[in-house]
Amino acid sequence: MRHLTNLELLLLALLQARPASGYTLRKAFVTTPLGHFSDSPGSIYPALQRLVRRGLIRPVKDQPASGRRKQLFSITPKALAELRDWLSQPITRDDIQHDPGGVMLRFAFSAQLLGNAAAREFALQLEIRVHETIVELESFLHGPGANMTAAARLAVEQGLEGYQALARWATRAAKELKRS
Amino acid sequence: MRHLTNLELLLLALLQARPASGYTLRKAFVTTPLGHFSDSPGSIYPALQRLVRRGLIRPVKDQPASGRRKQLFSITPKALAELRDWLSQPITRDDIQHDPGGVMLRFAFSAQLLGNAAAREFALQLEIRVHETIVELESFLHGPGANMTAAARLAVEQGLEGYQALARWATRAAKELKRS
DNA sequence: ACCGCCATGTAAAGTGTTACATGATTGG
DNA sequence: CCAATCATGTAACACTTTACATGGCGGT
Repeated sequence: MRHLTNLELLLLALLQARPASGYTLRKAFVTTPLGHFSDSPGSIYPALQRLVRRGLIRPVKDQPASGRRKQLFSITPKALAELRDWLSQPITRDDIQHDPGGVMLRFAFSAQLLGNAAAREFALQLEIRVHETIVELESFLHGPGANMTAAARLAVEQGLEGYQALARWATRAAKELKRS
Repeated sequence: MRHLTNLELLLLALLQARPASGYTLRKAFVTTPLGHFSDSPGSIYPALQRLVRRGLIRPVKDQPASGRRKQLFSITPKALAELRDWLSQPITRDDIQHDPGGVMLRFAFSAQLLGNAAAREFALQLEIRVHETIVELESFLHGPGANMTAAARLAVEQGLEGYQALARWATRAAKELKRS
């Protein structure tokens, strides 16, 4: 069983909330700023077909009484297990550096699927890993990256400050999720 | 003429500084945190071949007296023009949201190719566009996104704070580049 | 009657990832 | 001399992007 794309996981997470059609899902991508996925039909419809083939979603019999045809999909128990597994994976520094969008995606849906306590745990773990990443970057700046051009150093510092903002956010998120 | 990938543009920019071999370029990806590109041979060697085919780089006759074989590449005048064009493109909100890595890549190399004044201009323009992006996100949070779940709202706010950090960085970068 | 939006799909092309394959050279 | 690293490549595969294609429904 091949691994699932961020797009496929996002589709599953959205369908877990409520069954929806390809078109509805597409619209959600355009109107919400969550993760930047393509709203083109060429990405979503094939993705939905893949999910059907893998037995993770199922077309719902629509009431064709009248109105436009609209193929709704709902997730299967297998998909629910897959989602829980995805959300339970530990965060790695590699995730943070190579796929920050996927990390935030996981956070956004962990409350929905695993509860606020789990989301809070996620934020706390994220904070730890981000701090590790910051240390790594700082030691690069003081070590091998000490004699870069001014512009290159500034570019690296931008990354560093982005991580620092992320760390601050994670502490705040954990705090806010505690109060509920 | 098809558009160039971030990877291809990065290769050109690195080769502009000094001719190098595929292996050397690969190592640079591993040891520097600039943009996260794959260090796998399967991405770099085909990319170099594409650049050769398009007449943007040229293999350099190596001195095969002894030592390991090492195919160095140098860029052509055509590539230099392509690089300057790339760096001179205006920054769009779309760039910032969909390809922030590409934006920082452009910043990092604009000083090298166009001078510090151009890099400073770039930072100033970036600041403006980021502020626009922030306004856009904030109006989403107060408008259609007002009744999201706590976790979803936090996720969006993370994006917002990332942009705010980027804006602060841009002002600082512009200031630092002024002093030179 | 017609334009535009809703709604779903297909086809082609290109890129990146993973894995595999090969040989030379340096160091212990 | 044996292992690790240097150094370059190829092949299969899957995904995303872009463009094209189709048809029903709603409003004017």
